[in-house]
Order: sequence, then structure tokens, then C-alpha cells
Amino acid sequence: MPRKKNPEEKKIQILEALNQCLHEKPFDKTSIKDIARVAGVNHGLLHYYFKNKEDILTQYIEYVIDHYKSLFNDWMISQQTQNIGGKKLVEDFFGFMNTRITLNKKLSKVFIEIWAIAAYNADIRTILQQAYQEWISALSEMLNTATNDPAAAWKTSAATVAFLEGMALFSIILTPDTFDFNQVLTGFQKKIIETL
Amino acid sequence: MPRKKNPEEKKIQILEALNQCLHEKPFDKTSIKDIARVAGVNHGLLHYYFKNKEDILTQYIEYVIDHYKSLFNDWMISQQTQNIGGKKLVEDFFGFMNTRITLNKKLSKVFIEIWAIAAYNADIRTILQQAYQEWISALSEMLNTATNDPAAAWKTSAATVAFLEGMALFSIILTPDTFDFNQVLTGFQKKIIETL
Amino acid sequence: MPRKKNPEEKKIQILEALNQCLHEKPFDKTSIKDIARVAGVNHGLLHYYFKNKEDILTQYIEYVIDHYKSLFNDWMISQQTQNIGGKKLVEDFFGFMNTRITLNKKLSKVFIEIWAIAAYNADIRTILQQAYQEWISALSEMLNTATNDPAAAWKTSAATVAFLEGMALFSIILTPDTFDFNQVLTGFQKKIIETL
Amino acid sequence: MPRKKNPEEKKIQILEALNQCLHEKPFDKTSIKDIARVAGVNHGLLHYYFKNKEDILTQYIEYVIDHYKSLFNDWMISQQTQNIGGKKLVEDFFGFMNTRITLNKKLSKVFIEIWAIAAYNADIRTILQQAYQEWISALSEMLNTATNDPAAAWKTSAATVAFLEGMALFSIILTPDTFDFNQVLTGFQKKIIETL
DNA sequence: CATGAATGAGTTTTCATTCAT
DNA sequence: GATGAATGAAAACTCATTCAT
Repeated sequence: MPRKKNPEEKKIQILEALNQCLHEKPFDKTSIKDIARVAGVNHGLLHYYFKNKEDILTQYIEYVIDHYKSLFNDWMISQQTQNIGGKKLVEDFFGFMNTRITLNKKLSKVFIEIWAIAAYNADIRTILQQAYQEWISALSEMLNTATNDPAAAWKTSAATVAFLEGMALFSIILTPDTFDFNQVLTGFQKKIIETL
Repeated sequence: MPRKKNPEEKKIQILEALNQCLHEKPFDKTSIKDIARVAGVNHGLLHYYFKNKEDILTQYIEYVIDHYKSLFNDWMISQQTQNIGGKKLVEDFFGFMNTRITLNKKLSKVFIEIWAIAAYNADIRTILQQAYQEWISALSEMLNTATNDPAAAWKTSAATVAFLEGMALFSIILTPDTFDFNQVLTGFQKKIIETL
Repeated sequence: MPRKKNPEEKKIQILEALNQCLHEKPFDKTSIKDIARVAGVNHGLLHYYFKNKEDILTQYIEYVIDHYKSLFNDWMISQQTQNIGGKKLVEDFFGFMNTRITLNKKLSKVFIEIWAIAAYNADIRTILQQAYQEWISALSEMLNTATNDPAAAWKTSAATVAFLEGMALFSIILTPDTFDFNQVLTGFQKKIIETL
Repeated sequence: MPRKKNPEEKKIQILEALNQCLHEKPFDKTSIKDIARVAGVNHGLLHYYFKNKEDILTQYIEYVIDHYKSLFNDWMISQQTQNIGGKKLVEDFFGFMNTRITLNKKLSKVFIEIWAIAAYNADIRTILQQAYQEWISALSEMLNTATNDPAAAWKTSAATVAFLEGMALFSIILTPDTFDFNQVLTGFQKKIIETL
């Protein structure tokens, strides 16, 4: 039996606290003490586990991206065991994305914040770049099972991911009464599938 | 010749200085003194022309949006005099958007920052909402000259604007060597025009 | 016919504006622009008519004290023409003081502020000192018409003025529901007159 | 021996520093850094122990009033053990007040400042109100041991406290060479005792 | 005289970071 | 590991004062 918590667990506790905080305030307006309060730990400890405030942010972003990569991978594995391919696979993928990622408002809000940070911070940008490339590639492969045109599949995939991110943005910025996000999302995705 | 500058000119000088600053640092890391230094005026003057720092931001965002609305309107007027309609109009519009807006990197970077601010600030969000609604409506009307199906046109328009914003994001976050923005943009737009 | 207002009038207009301001905020929280706004003049003008902010204060205090000295002198003259003396004179004097000075809440509030300024400012203190000495002497002379004991009259006068100032303080600090200022004032004054 | 000072001690250290400062400058001209310098602590620490500058002031005023209430209570207890009553008790009380309170110039100066703050600040005023009511009531009870006329005792008490505050004011504003405070004080108090 | 833009010193406040216990 | 007092840099904001027009 472990006598003390795994130090990684405490770090995760802190990163989850930052996640909570980012639902309320942007990172720059979130103080170390805010995060510590939500995490239920002493603020001095954050400097024990992390080099400085920016280090918390970097590790948080890696943590968030890893989390959603896992989600994605788990879904992929479940699909592969079912041996689905072609248009049906893409369709299922869109369904998964819509509910778990694109229209997950808490996640989208945090991601808009991450975009803005990445726009000014090359390290964060690098992390994001890799994630988007992996995501586009994964979708591209799926599309390719239906088209057998890798170059076209990649372009469609890139455009689709751009569209999804635009919709994630709109789900936060625009109001549902003037914009039925779900209808626009699924309508467009249907067209994409048709053109395969 | 006017002996004293129009006070509006000085405000614009300050807002342009903020614009410069936002190419380097996010708004939260931009101090009043930073803006004053770039504007070449005393920092106290910023408090003479603006109520507080947030007021500078709000007026800046209104200024930026107005600026691009004007660009857009000027383009619209130039098109109307040419009496163009249908697919050709939409095609020209995409050309205009791509070069002047979506792939205008300085603009896109600033807009990502504005998105993040809007995500946490309802007043800013309201300003953005109206701008996006106008933009979507304008495109929708253009599409409708080709389709005569207002509901479908609106959905396509909304999806297209989402796609453009996603591409603007990618132009900042991703690197051109892994992602040929222009090709993805034009490729997708071609498909949209085909489906009209 | 004078072509322009007497400059003294404009100064008085400014001093009256400060008086208004002091009903709302202490002098230190009253800005030059506040005073200018209430006076209905440009704030730059205050530096034309007065050396600096403290000069406005000094001249204001002199103005207030002169104003109440005039009030007092006018009353004195009206009494002398009636050839009243002794206890009746003192009684009338108290009546005058109570209504015009001690229970004049706006005046008392301003005076508490002046006391605090004088406590830290020797110049202002000198002005106040002279005013209190004149006041005590004047009352002392009145009392002496009844007692013919100058030393005793002076002491009673000094104590009475102290009492009146204490009552002015209480009229501002305490609430009428727990303290009937008028009753305490007149009750005590009656005793003083009895002991003459 | 405690390894770390009681945090209350540090607060008192800061409040005492403010007390020192108020002997030199009014509260509004006393900066947080001034107080910190006198207290011998870092200025940031003042914001650790107090919410803001006004909070320091409020706690300071409560501290001063509590301090003098304690002085008063200690004196009361020492009197009760001696079982003194009637005129002798009142006489002793005046002696105590004169030396410890009314003619304590440092205290009086600070109190004039507090009056001025209270004149514009309802919270501070409430604190002062209670203190004066307690003071008047305590004196009233003492007077009543000699008179057995509660209503008259209360009025005399209120007037006497007003007189004492007026004398405290004069001890700061007027100069001893023109005004023998002690003589006026004791002379008047003697008359009060005679009328009991 | 009158205006109001411009200056810059000074103030409160926040907060990441350090470190003794 | 954990705590919370202490530090000091930097920020927004205020405002008396100056001065060109």
C-alpha cells in the first residue's frame, strides 16, 4: 500500500484545478492562489511541483491535449474492433467529434484560450501544431478508406478540421438562438460525406 | 490648416498603437505605458481619452471591426456597380476574403486574441456576435442569388464563415510547410461553389 | 459700466464651489476639476486666480471665517442699537449662535474639516486661532456686562465656546434620535446664565 | 517561546505605525508605504494583513477606541474597589479624564482627524457614535449617584462630554500662551460639581 | 482671460516568487 | 512535503500643474 499519494496525482489535481479556473477567468487573470484554492492545496506547493506559473500552463496544455488524444484513441480502438470503414466510419467519427469535442462548451472555451496563448507563445504553438497534425492525419486516413485519393483526402480532412474548430469557436461566441450549431454541423458533414 | 488635431485622430493614434502592440503581446501583457510608448504620447493621456484600460480595448475592437466592415462594404459597392451575381459573385467574394481577411496574418492573430477576450467578456462577445451575424447574412444573400433557397443558403453561409475562421486560426497556429493554406482554402471553396 | 466681472467675484464663485464640494467630500478627495465643475468654470482658470490647490483652501477658510464674522458683527450692531445688556444680551447671543452657527449642520461639517486641516497646518491654525480668540473675547465682554469680573468672564466665555464647538461636533457625529441637541444646548446655556 | 509572532501582534505593529504617522500627517496624506516604513515592514505586507487602505483605518480607529475604553474601564474598576461615590467620584473622574484623555495632545490630534473622517464616512461615524454614547452613559451614571435625577444627569453628562471634546480641540488649535487649558477645564468642572 | 491637451510624479493594489519554520 | 509570512516588481489610475493656442 502506498504511504503517500503519487506526486503525479497531486500534479493532476493542480492541473484539474486550473481547468476549473479557466471556466471562469482567462489564464492571465487566474492567480496561483486561485488555482491552489480550487485544488485545495497551499499555494507555495505549486512552486514545488512546477517551476513557475508558465510551467503550470505548459503542462496543463499538454495534459488537456493528451486527455483528448486518449479519448480519440479509445474511440478509434472501439471502431477498429468493429471493423467499420468507409463512409460509415467517417459518419460515426463526426458523431463522436460533435458530442465529445466540438460542442463540448467547456472544452471549446478552454481551447479558445489556448489558441490565444499559442498565438504568442512558440512552445505552446508547437504542442498544438502536433496535435492538429495528428488529428488531421487520422481523419485523412479514415477518409482515404472511402476515396483512395490520399492528397484529396488530406485536403478534405484539413478543411474539415478547420471547419470543426470554427464551429467550436462559434459555439462559444454566438448564441444558440441565432445559430443552430448542431444543424449547421451535421448539415455540412453530410455534404462532405456525400462528396466522398 | 487646423491648429489642433482632431481629438478623434489622437484616439485613433492610440488605437493603432494598441494594434501594433497586439502583434507582439496579448492584451493582458500589454501595459498602458506600452501602448503610450508606441503611440508616442504620455501614458497619462490614455486616461484622458479613455475611461480605463478596458475602454481602450472595447473601442479598439469596435474600431477594428468597423475597419473591416468598411473594407467589405467598399468591395460590395464595387461589385454591385459591375452587376455581377450568382456563382461568379461568390467566387470573387472568396478571393477578396482570402487575401484581405482570412490570410491576413496580422489581422488573424489579433482576432484570435479578440476571440479569447470575448469568451470571457460578454460585452466584447456582443460586439463580435453582431459582426459575425452581419457577415454570415451578407454571404447568405450572395449565395441566395445562386440558389434561391434562403434556409440552405444561410446554413451554407454559416458553415463557410466557420470554415474561414478555422482557416484563419490555422494560418497562425500551423506552419505553412505542413499546410498549404491557400490550396485548402480555394479547394474547399471550389466545392462549395459547385454544390450551389 | 464695468466691462468685465470683478475678478473678486469669480474668486468668490470658486470659493463657494469649494464650499459646495465640502458638503460631499473632504478637501483631499475634492479635485481641482470637481471645484471647477461646480463653479462652472474651466479648471485651468483656478490656477490663474489661485497659486495652487492649497491657496484655494487657505483663501476659502479666510472667506468662511470672514463670512461668519460679518454675520456676528451684523448681529452685534443690531443689538447695540437696541441698547440691550446683561443677561438678556447673553441670552439673545446664545439664541443667535445656536440657530446660525452651532446647529447649522452644513457649517459644522465644514468646520470639522477645517479643524482637521488646522491640526496639521500651522498657517490655517493661525487663522483659526485668531477667530476663536475674537469670538471668546466678544462673548467675554458680553458676560462682563453682567458680572464685572473680567477674569471670570473670560474663563466662562472660553469654556462656553469650547462647549459650543463640542456641540457642533456632536450635531454631525451623533444622531438626533439619541441626542436632543437643542435641549442639551439650551439647558446648559440656561445654567451658565444663572451662574452669572 | 513561540517561534512565530502572533499575527495579531504584527497587525498591532502596523496600527501603531499608523498612529505614529498621524502625529505628522493626516490619513489622506499618509501613504501605505509611509506606514510600512514606520512599522519596519514591507509595504506589500500591509495588503496581506488588511484588505485595503480603508480597512487599516477602520481597524485603527476601533483599536484606538478600544484602547481608551480599556483605560477607562481599568480606572472604573480601581474606583469601584475603593467604593467612592457622589461628588468625589465625579471629581476624580474629571481628574482622570483631563490628564489621560482631554489634555493628551497626541490623542486629541488623532481624534480631530477621526472626527473629520467620520463626518464623511458613515461606518466610522457609527463606531464613534457608540463610543460617545457609552462615555456619556458612564458619566451620567456617576452623576446620578450624586443627583438621583437620571434625566438631568444625562443632559449634564452630554453637555460635559461636549465641553471636554471642545477643550480637546482647543488644546490642539489654540496656543497655551493665550489659553490656560487646565484652568478653564478645572474651573468649569468645579462649577458642574457645585451644581450637582 | 479661457480652454483643454499634455505631463509626470505619486498612490494603491496585485501577485509571482522565495524561504524559514 | 507543507505552510504562510515576507518581498519587491510592476500595473492601473489620479491629479495638480503647465502651457500653447
